[in-house]
Amino acid sequence: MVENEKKWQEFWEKHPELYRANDFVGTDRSVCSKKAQTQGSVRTDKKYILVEFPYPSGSGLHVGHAFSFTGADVYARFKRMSGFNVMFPMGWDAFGLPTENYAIKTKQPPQKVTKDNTDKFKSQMKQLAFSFDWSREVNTTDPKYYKWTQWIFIQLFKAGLAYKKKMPINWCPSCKIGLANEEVVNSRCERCGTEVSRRNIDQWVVKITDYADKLIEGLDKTAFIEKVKQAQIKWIGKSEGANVKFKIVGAIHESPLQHLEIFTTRPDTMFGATFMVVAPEHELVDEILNNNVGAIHESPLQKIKNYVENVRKKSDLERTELTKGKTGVFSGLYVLNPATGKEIPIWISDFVLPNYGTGAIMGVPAHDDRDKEFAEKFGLEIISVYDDEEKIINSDFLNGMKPADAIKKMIDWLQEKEIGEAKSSYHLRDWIFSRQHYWGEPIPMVYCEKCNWQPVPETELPIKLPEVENYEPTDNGESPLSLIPGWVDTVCPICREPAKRETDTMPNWAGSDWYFLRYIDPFNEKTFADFEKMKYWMPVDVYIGGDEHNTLHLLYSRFIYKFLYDLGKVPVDEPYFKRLSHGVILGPDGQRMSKSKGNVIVPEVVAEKYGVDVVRMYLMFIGPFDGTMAWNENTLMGVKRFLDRFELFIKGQINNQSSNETVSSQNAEVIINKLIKGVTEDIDSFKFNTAIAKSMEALNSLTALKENINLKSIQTLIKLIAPFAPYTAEELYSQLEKSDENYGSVHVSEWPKIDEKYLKEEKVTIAVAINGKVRGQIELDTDRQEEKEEILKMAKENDRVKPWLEGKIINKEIYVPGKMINFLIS
RNA sequence: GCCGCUGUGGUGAAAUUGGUAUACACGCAAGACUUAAAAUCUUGUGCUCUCAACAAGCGUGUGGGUUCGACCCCCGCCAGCGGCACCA
Repeated sequence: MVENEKKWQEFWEKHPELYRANDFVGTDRSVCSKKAQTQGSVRTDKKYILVEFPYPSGSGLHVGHAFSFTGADVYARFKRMSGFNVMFPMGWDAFGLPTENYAIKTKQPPQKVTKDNTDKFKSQMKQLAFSFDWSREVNTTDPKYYKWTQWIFIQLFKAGLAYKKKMPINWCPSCKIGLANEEVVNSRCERCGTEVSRRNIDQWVVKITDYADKLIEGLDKTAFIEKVKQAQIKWIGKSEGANVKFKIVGAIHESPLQHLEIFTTRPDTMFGATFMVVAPEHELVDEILNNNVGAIHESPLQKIKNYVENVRKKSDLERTELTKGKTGVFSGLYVLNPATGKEIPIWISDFVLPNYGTGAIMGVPAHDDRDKEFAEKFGLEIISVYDDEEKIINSDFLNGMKPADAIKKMIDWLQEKEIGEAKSSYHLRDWIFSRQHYWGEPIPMVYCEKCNWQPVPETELPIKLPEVENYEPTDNGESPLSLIPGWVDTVCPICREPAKRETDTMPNWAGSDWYFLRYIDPFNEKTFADFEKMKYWMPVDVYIGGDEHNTLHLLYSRFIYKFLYDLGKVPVDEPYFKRLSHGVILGPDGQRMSKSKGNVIVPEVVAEKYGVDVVRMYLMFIGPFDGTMAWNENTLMGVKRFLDRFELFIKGQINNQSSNETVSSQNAEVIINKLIKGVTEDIDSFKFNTAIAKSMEALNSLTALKENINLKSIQTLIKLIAPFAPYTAEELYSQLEKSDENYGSVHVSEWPKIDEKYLKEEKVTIAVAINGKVRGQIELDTDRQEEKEEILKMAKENDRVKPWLEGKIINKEIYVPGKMINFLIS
């Protein structure tokens, strides 16, 4: 088997046109497949099938890769054989920390580590027979590639969507890197698990929040599976409500703060607002401490100072600890509740988040659990504004109304008085785009004392990473690039005076945001991809990936794509039509595979033992494509037996082909045509496990027939298995007469067509039930299934049914044509 | 707490989407071949009662409902998995 694998690998290597996608636009036709060149008219319907490109780690391809890539490959092979012009590309998301760390540890340049790793991945992928179009391979660390990643950043900057801001970032003390909110899990670094702390660092920030609504609305145009849509909507977290300004009582004229603005989703409860709370980071707190507001009723300045300092010392983890109970301090200030006309106190508490809404809330303790807890702890007034029937009370002009109406009415009232307006808030935060590391795309910006931040002229792109001796992260949190004077020092593109380069690099996501566009036109030097080619290929028809990317990569890349769309640079407004989640393969012990647990299965090793086709087919048979399944070697043996029997059967059939063409029996034709239908439908809907089950069933039936089948049937069986077992199929197919061009490869042969005449059942079996219990069955010719009276009569006389009807009265007779009969008796 | 998903034999899982539940595979049992084992092949395999049955009853987490008919639709509960979580 392994020898065969080698033979066919070399064969496929020699004929890369087999899996090549045709662009059908532009002038460069050299990449067309032989099929396209030799045939006058080929089908130009395209399928862009995309599977998330991997991060090429040092440990090589793991089972998860093998699983998801095999699923995508089966689908791609099937579509290709079905006559589609399939693009199924692969590339490398190769910037990132593990490579950098490994490079530091082994004292090699990350460029070399990346090269070694991608070489290894690529050869493993070839061994596993993935039918990628390697002529479109991309690598995010290739300067020719990241030139365009940098170009996109400059467009963001020019559009005002990228700005520099000193902001508290999540700082991982172990990785020495700033993290995006999305990279912080339970206040810990997603990568290393170290608890993150806060640091104030000048960062590039990208305004993804400007696209929040578009990112929600765009989902309607996609066919993403529901859980992905929900995850994105939830992550963006849009809440509709109102911003309301409360007048600060007795604020001095000079104070910049005359009002306290809050966000609420329930303006209808304003009559029940008995206090206000601001986050310790709120600007009001600074103003109070600087004595800039005035009219403070008491003067608890020291108390406030202590509280705020205390909160700052807390880690995120401590701060969000729900069980700790509410803490807070009175600010000494009051605001006027415009609804009630009453003065209510402003408190400072860390349960209010600084970066959501306005960082301040109105406290409605009667109808919000958190506000209630706070009010009870500090003895604040509690006023109900809803009765048990969800109708408003104690609220003047809102009394008696239902919530939805009251919200509308209140917003109108606020707008009329010019103290509030309808407003949406989002959980989504702007995207911190700076990383203080070496192994990433340099951010193509220059700082000039006179002209401020300026983008590098586009003609100077790419800004290449300098090759250096030392790229370890620095302890002060600055990028290692800052230590390279020759690289940092440059001139301002505007005034030509000395200036300094940005030394931060981009996050991982930057390169993977748009890679699917580069596959379309990987060698273009004038633009990231030719518009006409994109018009042909976009959107991606199916995008297969892991659930872990549903909110990070998927949202970022949709955002960048929508931004490019608004610039008129890409042809359609959503990048991915369909998004599918692949499942997870657990270790034999049912646990997630990890080196520490020692339950890691290496696909390469298993493939050497049983053959690649067995591994591929087993992975597809183990369960539904989106399921969570444990590795089980027993089931794998079952698949191996099947493939052995399949090979034996086909070889036997080939030997039995007489010089006169053998004719398949009716029975055999029925089995084979049913199989074509089943496998076609199942692969089309990613139900690989049942497609294989049907193949097993068909082989069992055919073997039991002990008959010879004709050449076409043999070909059909081989073709149907080809997407799952490419080596076995190619070998068996090669033993047949070579009937077409394309070097006789089964993988570009035509997918079998159904002969409908064999799918028509001649007989149908109709179950006969009495009071819903099946008691017998009758068989009749299919074309007679409409003869209701006749059939009911047959049913009543059926040997097994008759005894049940004796002496009973039939109250009702139900007949479902071709399916079943139900007699209701008493 | 919120969002999403799942619950079917000893096990992984099927079920044409409301029409004969348990396909396919594993495991197990018996048998064939073999000095023997492995491999391979054949047969059986949801549960209960039974010497046995092509006999009857029960059976898709659980309690109800709709329907001639429910793994499938509706309502309530229980358990598990994944994600989010002081988001006003």
